[in-house]
Amino acid sequence: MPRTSTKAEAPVRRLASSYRLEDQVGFLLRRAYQRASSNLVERIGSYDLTAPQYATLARLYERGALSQNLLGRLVAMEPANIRDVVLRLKKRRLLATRRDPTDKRLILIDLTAAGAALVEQLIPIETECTATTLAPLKADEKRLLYELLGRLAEG
Amino acid sequence: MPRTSTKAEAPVRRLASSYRLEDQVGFLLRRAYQRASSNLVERIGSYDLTAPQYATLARLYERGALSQNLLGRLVAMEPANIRDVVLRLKKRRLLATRRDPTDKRLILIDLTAAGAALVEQLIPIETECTATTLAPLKADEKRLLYELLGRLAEG
DNA sequence: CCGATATTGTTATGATCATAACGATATCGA
DNA sequence: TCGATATCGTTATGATCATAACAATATCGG
Repeated sequence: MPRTSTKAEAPVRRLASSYRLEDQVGFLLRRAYQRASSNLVERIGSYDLTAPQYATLARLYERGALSQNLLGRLVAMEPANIRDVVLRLKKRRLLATRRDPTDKRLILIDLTAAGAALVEQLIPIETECTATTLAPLKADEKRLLYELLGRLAEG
Repeated sequence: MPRTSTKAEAPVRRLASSYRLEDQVGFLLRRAYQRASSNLVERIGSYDLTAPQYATLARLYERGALSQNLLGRLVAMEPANIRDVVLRLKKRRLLATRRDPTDKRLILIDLTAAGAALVEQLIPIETECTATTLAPLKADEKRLLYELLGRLAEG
């Protein structure tokens, strides 16, 4: 009982240069992220959290209160996007917002007690999830991957 | 003239375990993909194409006509998502669709002449873009990264 | 042959994601 | 001081992205 069929597959018709989509880093990175993200959702999905939402909560747990904008930068989200995530988490009372008294532009964001408790519950799960994602790699390969990805992200 | 401020940064307040978001592969992969994707959009954005759209066109160029579903698997997109991409590209006459005569469930998708011409124009740009993204890495590191990412994506 | 099962494509929902334009507030330099 | 510039948060738009439920069609096993 094959889950996927190759029925409609057709032979290559055009002058095939040596180009292959698999050789493009972007494509590989996208698929690897898909895998990692789905691994995480499998484990924390029962908490009704997505990967970006978890990252947001974890960052607040690490750093304490942050302005919405800085929080966004620290989780690699644009201002317009972190806003939506914050609104959803706020609606669930996992974080709270207040105005910065000295800079009226800023919205300070921090975890609620419930939010902090949730993060503490999720951290071991996430750590385990990372281990699962990295399972196909040996220890030294993991370290290497981290270093290479770090350099790519920095630019 | 600093482009980013750290004004609202606050000291860590909670019992900091040794947990760091940066140690989670998913987060690293997401940021690396963001970088790669933005590199691509910088270069092909003037053609009004996104990374997934380009991948779709490139895959059709490599393989010739494919069913919508198989095409989706080959570019790592869910049925509901590949559908939207196909519709947009079809609207722009970069690909065409027809019914499979032997299997009435299938929609066969193939590049138009314009679509194929566009891909041929874009392939060298994409190749160059990959080189840019990988610039921080040495040749042997690139090969290694490909192998590690490949193993992660496979699971 | 024919019913259980599988696959394909669609629809709907909700959550990212990036970009551009905008008003409000801060900051910097002349 | 005061105007140019920068930052912050918001709004709008359009494109992914994943999931679940569904009808139509194919395929498989008894």
